[in-house]
This record gives sequence, structure tokens and C-alpha cells, in this order.
Amino acid sequence: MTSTSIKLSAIKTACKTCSLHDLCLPLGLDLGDIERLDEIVKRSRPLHKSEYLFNSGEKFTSIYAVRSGSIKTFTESEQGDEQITGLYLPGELIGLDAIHDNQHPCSAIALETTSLCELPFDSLEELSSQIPELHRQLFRIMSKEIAGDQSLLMLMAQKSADERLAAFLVNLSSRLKARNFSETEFNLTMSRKDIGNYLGLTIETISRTFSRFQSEGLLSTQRKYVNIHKLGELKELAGITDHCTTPDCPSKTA
Amino acid sequence: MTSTSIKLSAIKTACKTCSLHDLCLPLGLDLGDIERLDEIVKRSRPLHKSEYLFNSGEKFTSIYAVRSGSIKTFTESEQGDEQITGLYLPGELIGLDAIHDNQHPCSAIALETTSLCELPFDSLEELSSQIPELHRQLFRIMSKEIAGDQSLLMLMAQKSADERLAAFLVNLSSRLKARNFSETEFNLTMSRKDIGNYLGLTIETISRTFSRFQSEGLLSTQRKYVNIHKLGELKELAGITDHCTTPDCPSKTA
DNA sequence: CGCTCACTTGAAGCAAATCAATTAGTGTGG
DNA sequence: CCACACTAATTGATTTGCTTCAAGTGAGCG
Repeated sequence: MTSTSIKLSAIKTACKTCSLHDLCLPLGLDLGDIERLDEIVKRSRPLHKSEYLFNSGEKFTSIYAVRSGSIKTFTESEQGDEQITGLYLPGELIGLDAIHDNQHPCSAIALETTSLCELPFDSLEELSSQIPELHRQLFRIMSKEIAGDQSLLMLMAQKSADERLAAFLVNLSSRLKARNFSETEFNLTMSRKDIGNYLGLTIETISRTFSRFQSEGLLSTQRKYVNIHKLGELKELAGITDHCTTPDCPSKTA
Repeated sequence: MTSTSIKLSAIKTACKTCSLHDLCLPLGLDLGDIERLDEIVKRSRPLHKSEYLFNSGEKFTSIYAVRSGSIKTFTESEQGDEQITGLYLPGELIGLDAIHDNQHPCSAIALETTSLCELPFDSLEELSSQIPELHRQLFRIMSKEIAGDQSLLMLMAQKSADERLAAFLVNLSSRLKARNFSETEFNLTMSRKDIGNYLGLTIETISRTFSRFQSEGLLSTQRKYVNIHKLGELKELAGITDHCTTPDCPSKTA
């Protein structure tokens, strides 16, 4: 199971050749630094759909970067109700919320077949104290996560069902675009139930809202497949300030 | 206005004698390190009520630690509606969400007379690369902020008005307790309107809920003054998992 | 004293939740 | 390959918790 060294050379993935280069940690690092980073990265077999990456309460040891696929994180209250707290796409980092008390406050599960890079935190921390630019990059990423959560909060607090779903789709669209996927045609890896949970709505409301969007010609859906016809209108509905946390964010260019 | 050096010695506040020692950055640092931290800290005149600390869109230069008083942060959408994103008490750090794109995504305003420590980020970053423990502490604090936002999210997504207000009060209570204030008697520095906005509810709902809590004997209020009579019941209402981000969090001791 | 502003309380309206019934996919074993 | 169960999603009818609208109260202040 843990026969890493042999397979590694076979897979031959490396930060410097990774297509997520400019989304993930290596942004702004020089070649030598990237090689040092590469040395601490562990790459294991991909997770299948519904497999756990870690469980709530587990000891925190590593940060994970999504290489392909997608992951959802969620917390569970003792009443048993579950709240999805994050959806992670390729190039995004999972586990940043676990640093402060050394255990994961949420569980993480694969929404589809997903491969990851594991970054043992001790090594990452040590390396980042030697490479100031890595250090800065880590701060930036954590800061971005904070800012992203806060705009999601804003969404929850005072948006209607329509606005929430629109914002969710627009956000997903722009994140996919930044990863060179289509911004208008994609597959939702989350179920209606998950989306509802994530947005603080019921499955019925999500379903109805999708139906209405479709009858209004904004988009068409077929189960998990979504085709956005009027991205502009959807953005407007979402409140334009598409609570985006992506590099292509319009507010950045301002 | 910026005649700092003279006044500084007069005020004579220093991290090592600060009562917030174990809440703020110096946690776990040795005396020598604290002195080095002290050298980069700027302490200016206190802010009066309703004065701005910084404005949304402003260039990010410093992190601020609250020494006394309280600060609220909020974002404003182009439609003009405002969303409060944070309430900061003594010992807490403001501005962590601004690191990633070098400008503040929200505005910060004093809720009462408030004094702060300003930590120029460049210096802090440099110092933290020299002091591993400071480095670690910064990560912990940012991580805690992420985890805190996520539980607030959970609150918004699937809690009733009662549960939200209860959770808010319980959270405030435990944070005040950690600062050696009473956990049952305190003044709300936020108005009903602000509380409503923060929790995604209207001012009327907040008012009604307070009235009901009072008639049920859970607490009594007189304008901003709150006296909690049955903290236990309130905690239960809040869902026990008091989305706490404080050192005395029960889940920590588990 | 009368003004304003923050808060309280009541009544009506509405968006989303809940309850309920169907339909469409997915998987399983005969 | 087809019947079977099982889950995901859709659609409709009803209920409800919160908002909105509206009026009133009380504290603080010139």
C-alpha cells in the first residue's frame, strides 16, 4: 500500500511540470525552490468516489493539494446534521483550517476519482522558513481562504435562493475557467442535496430553481451536466460581485 | 499627528507586560523574541467610536491587534447593502483577509473607544521568518480565523433565529470570559441592527427574540446591557458546539 | 420641552420549508 | 437481459418562520 518510491518515478508528476503551477503553491518560486518543494511532496494513489481523505477529529499532519477531481469538506454537529463547508477544485489546498489546534475540524471526501499531493505540514513549515517567497505564498493562500469564506457568509446572510444558486454557479464557472475548463459547460460533482446543504437551502428549492432558470433560458441541465446560456445575466443575478476567489477576478484587474 | 516616538515611551505599553499576552501573538515566544516583536509594534492614539481604522479597497500595510475596545468589519456590495463580517475583541487580529491581494476587502470601524497595536506586515513577515515560533503562531491564528468563519457559515446555513442569537451570545460570552470579563454580564457594543445584519436577520427579529428570551427567563436586557441567567440552556439552544474560536473551547480539552 | 434615534410590538404577506407523490436513473441478482 | 429495489431528482400542495409594513415607546440631547 505504501510502496511510494517506485511508483513515484513512474508517475513522474512534479511541481515544475504540473499544469496547476500557477494556481498552487509554486507561484513565484524559482526553479531551485520548486525542486526543494517537490522533495517533500508525497503523491499516493488516487481516491475513489466517496472515499475519505480524512475524518473530522483526526490528527492534522498534512495539507493536501487537489491535482485532479474534486473534494468536499463538511462538519457534523452532534445532532447529526451535516454542513458542507468547502468544495475544492484542482490547484486548491485542503486542511488549512486544521493548523490551529492540530486536528481536522471537518471531514473530507472525494466527489469523484481524485488525485492529490500531500504536503507534510512540518516539512512545509520548515521549508517555508527557508524560502521567504513560499512563506508569503502560504500567507496569501490562507488569506484568500478567509476572504472567500467571508463572501460566502455574505451570500448566506442576505441573498435569496435564486441569488445563491446563481452565485454558486458563477463562482464555479470562473474557477473552472481559471483551470482551462469551459466556463459555460461543466459537470456538477455535487448532488442537488449537497448543493442545497452548501447554500443553506433544501433539495426541493435547488431543483425548482434549476427548473426555473431553465425555463427562463438562462441555462439547461441534464442531471449533473450544466450548460450556461446566459452567463452575463446569471452574473447579474448573482450580484456581479461574484464572491470570487480566483486569479481572474475582475476586482483584481481594477 | 505622527509624532510617535515621544508618546510611546510615555504610554509604555509593551507586549511583555500586556494582559493579552496569552491571546495575542506572543503566545509561546520567549522574552528575547517578544522584545524583538515589540520593536516593530506601533501604538498610536485610540480610535473614537465610529472612527474608521481602514476603508474597503485601501492598500494593505499592517495587521492590527485590538488592545481594548472593539471593532467591526464589514463589506459593502455595489447595491449598497452592507454585510458585517467580523467582530473583534481585545487580543484579536484584524486584517488577515487583506494579505492575498494587498488591499482590504472590508472596512473596519470602532464600536467604542478602541486602542490598537499596529503591526506593519512587512516587518512582521520578516521577523516571523527569523522566529519559527512566531511563524507557527501566525499560521495558527489564520487557521483559527478560517475555522471560525466556517462554523459561522454553518450557523447561517441551517439555524433558526433563536439558535443564531443564542449562538452569538454564547460565543461572545466565552470570548469575554477568556479575557477575564464576566461571562454572564456584559454590554453589547453592536446595535440590534448590526447584530441582525451579522446573523442574517432583521432588527425586528432580533428584538423579538431578545424579548422572548427575556420572558422565558433565559436572560434580561436593558438596551445594550445583557445579563445571562441560564447560560447552560442558552448553550444548549445554540447547539452546544458553540462555534467558539477561543482558547477555552471545550472541544480543545477533549 | 420637543426632537431624534434606537428599539419594541403588532398585523399582514411571502419565500422557502415541509409533506407527499411521481418519475428517472443506478445498481443487483436471478 | 430483465425484473427488482434503491437513490436522486422533479413537481405539486400546504405550512410556517421570518420579513415587511406600520405604529408606538422610551432614552438621550440640544
